[in-house]
Amino acid sequence: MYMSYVRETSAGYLTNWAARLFARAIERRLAGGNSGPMPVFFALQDGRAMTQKALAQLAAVEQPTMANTLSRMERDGLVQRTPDPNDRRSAQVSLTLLGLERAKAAFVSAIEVNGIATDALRPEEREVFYDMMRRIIAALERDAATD
Amino acid sequence: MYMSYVRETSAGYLTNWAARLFARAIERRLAGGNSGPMPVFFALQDGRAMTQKALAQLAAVEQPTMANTLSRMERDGLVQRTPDPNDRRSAQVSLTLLGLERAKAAFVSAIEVNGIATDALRPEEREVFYDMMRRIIAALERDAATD
DNA sequence: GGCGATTACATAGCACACTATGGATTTAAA
DNA sequence: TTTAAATCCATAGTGTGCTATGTAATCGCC
Repeated sequence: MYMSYVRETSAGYLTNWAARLFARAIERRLAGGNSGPMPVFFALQDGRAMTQKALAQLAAVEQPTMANTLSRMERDGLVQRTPDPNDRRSAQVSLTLLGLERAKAAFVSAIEVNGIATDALRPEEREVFYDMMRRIIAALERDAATD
Repeated sequence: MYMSYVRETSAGYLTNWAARLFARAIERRLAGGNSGPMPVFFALQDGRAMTQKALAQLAAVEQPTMANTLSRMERDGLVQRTPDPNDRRSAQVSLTLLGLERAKAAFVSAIEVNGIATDALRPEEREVFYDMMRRIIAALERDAATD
């Protein structure tokens, strides 16, 4: 029974392991930069602005996680928060000029690392991999929703 | 160029996302338990004992990460450290009775969550998925080694 | 218009991952 | 044998994720 829990055939174990290697590979290339802002860079790439809540949803993290990430990014001069005149609870978040620069560098690193990973797959396997991941994500989100 | 960085076709983004969902799914089932001790449970399942260094290597985490995990587990009564008489720098780590119990429960949860994930794949796809993950992990580890 | 419910965000506290660094012990080389 | 290098572990500091909770503003219903 517990025999079935072998590292090499545990989807969760392999996924967690790979995720840490992805993060390390990107951070090695970012020289002082971190991988946490990546989803924010992605969401706000070409000058877009959105609320913290929308960013959290896009990044699929909880609201306090995004709040902390944005605080660090603001501290580091990567984003600015513009108060929403229509709703004083809310603010529009956007990248600063420095943030836009860092976003470009982050994309270059991310594309490079993704390339290293997908080079381990045959070309015809790549779409299959993305599709499997999307199905696993959907299954785990359904599980999370049924509480 | 940056067009190629789309969330749905970024191996790193998808992997990170899935890894967080795996961890959340397991922790929801553990009722107060966390997913950090999982690799330790796995390595020490049937009463085995090994050094912190060996555990860190098996779990593929850095030494301070494992040191902290073991400290929390010791605090919670899950592991014990037996000083090595031959080498006073080192200690053999093993699970306590409580640790062995928790390990069993953790395996049940992990197997259930892995099942939810792999149910999203057709039976003949599952080995393909494991194989792809192992190849991606190997590629990223080669990248990390070439510094 | 006023009041309860909802919404947006912040804060506190913890787990788990990393790098950088230090202390104690053991090993190896001069 | 003495000393330098290597090894094992601990600690400090930070980032990223979570849950639980609080505060302020807005919305909606009477």
